[in-house]
Amino acid sequence: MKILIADDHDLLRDTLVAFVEAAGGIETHTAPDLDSALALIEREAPFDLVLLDYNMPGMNGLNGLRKALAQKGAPHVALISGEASRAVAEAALDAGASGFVPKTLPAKSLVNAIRFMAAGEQYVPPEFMAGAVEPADHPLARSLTAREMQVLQGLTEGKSNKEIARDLNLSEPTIKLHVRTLYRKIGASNRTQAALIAREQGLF
Amino acid sequence: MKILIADDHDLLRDTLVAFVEAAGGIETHTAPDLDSALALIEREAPFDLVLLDYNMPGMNGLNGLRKALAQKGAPHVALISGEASRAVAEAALDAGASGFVPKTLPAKSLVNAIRFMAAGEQYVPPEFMAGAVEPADHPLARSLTAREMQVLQGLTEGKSNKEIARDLNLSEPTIKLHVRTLYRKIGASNRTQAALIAREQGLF
DNA sequence: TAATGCCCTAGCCGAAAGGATAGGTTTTTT
DNA sequence: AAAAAACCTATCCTTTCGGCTAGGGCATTA
Repeated sequence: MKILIADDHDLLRDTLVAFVEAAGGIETHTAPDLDSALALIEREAPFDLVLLDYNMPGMNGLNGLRKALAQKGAPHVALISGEASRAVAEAALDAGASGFVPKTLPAKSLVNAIRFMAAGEQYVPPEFMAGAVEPADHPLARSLTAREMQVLQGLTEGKSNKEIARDLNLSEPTIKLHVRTLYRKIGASNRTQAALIAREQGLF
Repeated sequence: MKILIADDHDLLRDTLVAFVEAAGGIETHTAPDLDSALALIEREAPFDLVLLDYNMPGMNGLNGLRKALAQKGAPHVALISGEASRAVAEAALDAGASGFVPKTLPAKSLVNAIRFMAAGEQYVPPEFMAGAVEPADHPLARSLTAREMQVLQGLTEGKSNKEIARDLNLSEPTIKLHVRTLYRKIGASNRTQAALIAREQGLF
């Protein structure tokens, strides 16, 4: 089996190749950006699977994925990403990707996923899709009410209380109340800190 | 030699550990977030070197680095990051970090860097500091003056204008001026947005 | 030398934020 | 049925923010 791993992080690329090849039966090629990857696909086709980093020079969102899919010799293309959200994963699958691999996946699982995707299946880690649908996991989210979560989301978008009130069809004093109780729960003393804390916990 | 690698990306952690241990002579422990890392340092001290991912739950900019440095049993702490800028690297070294490792570093170089840092030296990839002298620094940092960058850092820590003024030994009206001009440059309309934009760009 | 850009100070103003308190409804739990 | 929790509205108050104008000092550059 022959695969291509494209990622601008040498560190991940080098170690990943070593790991995958140690698993046996997989021949790996690598590229540091999209253009190199496309050229390699052209030259060394066919590949059983192509893994593209979502945050890589040349990718430009899902455009890079579409370019790769349009090439001959790369029937199966999957995305790999450290940050991207579930929405991106779904859009990628809709665009024809063979899978979406978060970098929080254990290395052993990735090797299995590679074989799976090369066989023509679509792979997404179950917890990646399920976890986001049911937003009740986070250490912070647990202590916040649904309404407070909505308000917190407004804060992480840099909105004013008035804007949040309009979005949620509530009055501004009500928003202010939720904002204050929310501060106490998460340990913030102003809206900027609240936004940063929420963002850091991976919320929204 | 005993080291600790803390990164929330299992994929990198798993493969990196396999690679480093294959190099020989290095015993690796791992953690998926800052709290686990600190607990491990407490329990398994001493470590010859601790590697912390800059974008990891609990890090909160350089605060996580400072927490780790404050612990006994971790004399040498270095940052590892996929996105962060040169400004962050410099700030990290100023704060007492043993080094700054971008994820674009080849895996082989990292192994050498690990031995180097564990020996008490400070390591930063030469091309990281030299390559981008001043202008090619960051799309945002380019247009901001040094003073505005300091103020922006205060914003990303959720501080009030008064607090920033005290920290920088300036008057509050001056801070307010910098804040306003800074908003215009980066396209923010309030301090929360400014903080989020800065954080998104990998500053601080 | 003049011009420019950056930094600092300082006042003014209206708007927003943050805190406290009081009282209302609905839903869920006991 | 009673109690608790969550949600909503409201008013009062003080502080902070954000925008504005008008200066002066200081360095680099034209």
